[in-house]
Amino acid sequence: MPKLTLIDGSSYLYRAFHALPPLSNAKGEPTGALFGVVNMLRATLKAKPDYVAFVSDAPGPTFRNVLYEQYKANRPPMPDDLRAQIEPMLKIVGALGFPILRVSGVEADDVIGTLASQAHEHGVEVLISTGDKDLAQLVRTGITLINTMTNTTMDSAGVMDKFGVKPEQIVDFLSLTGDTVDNVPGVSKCGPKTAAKWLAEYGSLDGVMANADKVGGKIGEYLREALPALPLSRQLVTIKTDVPLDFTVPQLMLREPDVEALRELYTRYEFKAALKELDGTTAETITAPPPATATGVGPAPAPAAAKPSIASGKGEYELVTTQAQLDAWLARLQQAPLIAFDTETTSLDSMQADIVGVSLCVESCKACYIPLAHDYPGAPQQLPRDLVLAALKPILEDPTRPKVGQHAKYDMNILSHYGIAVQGLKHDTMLESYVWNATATRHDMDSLAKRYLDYETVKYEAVAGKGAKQISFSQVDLDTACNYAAEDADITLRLHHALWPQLESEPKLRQVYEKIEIPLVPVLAGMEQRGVLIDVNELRKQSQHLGKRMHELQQEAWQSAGHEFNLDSPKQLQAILFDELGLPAKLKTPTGQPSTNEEALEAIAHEHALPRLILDYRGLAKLRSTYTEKLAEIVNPRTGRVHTSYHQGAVATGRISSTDPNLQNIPVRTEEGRRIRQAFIAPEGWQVMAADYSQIELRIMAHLSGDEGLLRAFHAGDDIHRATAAEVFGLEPEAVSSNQRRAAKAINFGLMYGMSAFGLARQLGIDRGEASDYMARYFSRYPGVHAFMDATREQAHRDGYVETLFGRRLYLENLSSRNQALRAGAERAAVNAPMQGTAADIIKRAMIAVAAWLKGRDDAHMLMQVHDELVFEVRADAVQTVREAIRQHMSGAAELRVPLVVEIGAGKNWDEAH
DNA sequence: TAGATGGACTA
DNA sequence: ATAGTCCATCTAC
Repeated sequence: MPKLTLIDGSSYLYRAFHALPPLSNAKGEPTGALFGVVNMLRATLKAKPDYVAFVSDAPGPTFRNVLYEQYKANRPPMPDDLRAQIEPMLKIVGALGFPILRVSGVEADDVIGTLASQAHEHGVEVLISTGDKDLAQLVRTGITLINTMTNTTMDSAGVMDKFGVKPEQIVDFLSLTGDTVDNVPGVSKCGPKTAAKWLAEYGSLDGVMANADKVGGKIGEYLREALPALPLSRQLVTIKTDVPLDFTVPQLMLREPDVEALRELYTRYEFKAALKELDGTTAETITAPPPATATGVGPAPAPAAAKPSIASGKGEYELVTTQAQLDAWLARLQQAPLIAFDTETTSLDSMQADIVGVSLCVESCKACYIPLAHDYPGAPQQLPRDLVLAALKPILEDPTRPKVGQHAKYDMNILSHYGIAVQGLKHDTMLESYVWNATATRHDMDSLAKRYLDYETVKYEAVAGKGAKQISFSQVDLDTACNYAAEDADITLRLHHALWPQLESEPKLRQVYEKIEIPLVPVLAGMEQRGVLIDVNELRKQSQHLGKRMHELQQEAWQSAGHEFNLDSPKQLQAILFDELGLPAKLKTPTGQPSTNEEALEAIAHEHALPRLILDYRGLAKLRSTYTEKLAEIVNPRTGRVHTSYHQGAVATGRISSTDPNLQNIPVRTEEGRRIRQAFIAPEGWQVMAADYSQIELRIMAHLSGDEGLLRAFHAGDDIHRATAAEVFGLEPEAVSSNQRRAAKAINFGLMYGMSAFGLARQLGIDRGEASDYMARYFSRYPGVHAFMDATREQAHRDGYVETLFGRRLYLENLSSRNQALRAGAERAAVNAPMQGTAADIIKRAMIAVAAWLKGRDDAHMLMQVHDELVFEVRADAVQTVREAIRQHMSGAAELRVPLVVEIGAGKNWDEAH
């Protein structure tokens, strides 16, 4: 089937202008937008369309301005720097051989709509290249949108995904939401979710308008206010498909490029990569100015004026593209006492990323970049990927060759996809910084370079753009890539030289770093790569069930409120509860609004039916949006499992966190929540095993405080909350009521959070005096705990930090703030930090020990860590053996004055394992 | 389209 | 009341 590509020139020019840094050439002429458009056109050519046209807005008013003089009246005038690029852009487009279409009286969109519909009728497949989502209304079978800057396409299903409505409903959708930038009136406060919801319910804009009086709430009023203007909005957003044109699709053929004109233009605007491509594709040798910079060995070339953000003179970076260069670097690596390495890839998600290049550094300021898979049009020849990786493999896998990385877990995951199991990771600068001071800075390379080297790194955004416009690193030209990537390896080594001498001189910190954090890196990498098996069908069933329940609750809530409203909007809810229904607002949000959170709704649940309905609805909505819907989407197609990312440098107390997905907040408290855990399963013939530390933080408090009463209770193996209640209320343990045990449990938790009488009172629903009384009784029975807390606060004030049992240092901010609330908060954090931090140290040590025991076994794998719990999958025949080994290694992870009790369960899913 | 807000889940 | 992550909505750029 023949193909027509229609390029929305105005959209690209505008987007490139905003997305790219304000580049300019040596003469000072702006080139940023041009650069973006040229790259996009080169990518378009690569796809070899049969027909193609570059459609651009013509100057002057259009029929929409006649319809509505306010149309686009809000738009600021085109910036001069952008206006100056239009003429050169048209010259380049013409020289490349694209037919240029500009039709006055209509917008580029209308010309595109008309041509797309003509081509469609004649059986021509249409690709519309644009960054403008309004064009989604043209999509149907055979008409697809493509965004060359993000390399994404959108067909009917894509439109449905993105907007929640069908392509033929997009016009209605846009009419409802309106567009403030273009001055298209819509329904006030109606966003994409609301518009999609209405259209799902009433089918079309006409349907919505006909049913306007059924829509309740403030938003219903807004809809009725907007009614008169909606037909106009629809006219404004509808793209014409019947513009009279004096040309037809078959005329839209690509012409031969005017190479001479292109060479002149590319030279003038300093488009190196494009220029190289030009010279590569023409046989003629014409005396042309040499490329702006040479590639290869030697000092980094002076930055081209078109890339002002590339720093120069700070390091010597070599682009390795020949075997001889590679051999020279391999020889250097053989000699090196420490090798800094880094990978460049196509994605931040290490499970989905492909390698694009490797950078190496063995001496400060001297680094190289070995590109392996840059595939932009005209990319120079690179060394074969497999050859380079095979050459590096023996070095990277040699445990006797020390290596340093920055966030090396990521690079280790990448390399493992190519059969390289990195060994000998001696240092990681992210972890050096984290152990040195977890809160002084973020631990990404840019922040570290700035803080510890006073060095401004090249930012990723500067080479690849940002947001929706970001390109893959494989699209970055080699010289730019080399400057960026080799710098990463260079700065890694320099950071290590700056941080290590400090860390080395602090024995306790050095121990935490060398015995805990560094050995944990390969353990976490292994867990991420293994992933966990998910029962997608089970989740799908639950999603449907939850959806049904939510719909029912929504109907009841609307009934109860007297009209329809968005149950997800705290704002609308607040208006209904406190203004319309006149219920008392018992709590305020930090901004002074009446709160509608769980506690506030619970407090008025006896006065009206609505609060309870909302609470139930929210519980289900959270489960559905965050878990049952999300987990199924995030299953890796290659492995069929879910792979989280663990972050070793994210939490101030030493814990690790988990994202994409966060597996550390899977529900457990409610029945519906536990059903989600039932979808975490083991393969046929395997079981899920979960091992929990019992009361680990309270045990740590007993150990750190040495309080005799607490130690005694743990040694006796008592129910600790009951024992606490017995002490506080002066009873025998058997005489403690469930309410008293509950109060004692709240006190125990409160202790770990740096309890205040205020907080305890809130938690227990008692007044502050009574709470103070409980606390006084607690501290008189457990004087060691009291002394420990005072000592901790004192140390925090004296040193500015507190320590864990293993010597991890936890700095506190705001301890001497003049703001009383901040200072009190910092003191609570100071009390909590040693306990939370020591627990984190202990489970990290346990993970290292368990992983060492599991190494080489094929009957059990560690999958997840949830702060005080480890989750495994274990082959059925090994359950007993593995259970005992895990118990032993977890219990033995620290020598405390109380036993470290571990509870272990196994079952066919995570829920059963508890 | 990014960031703030409010809410909800975990240990 | 300690430590996190993620979602939908709404606002401001």
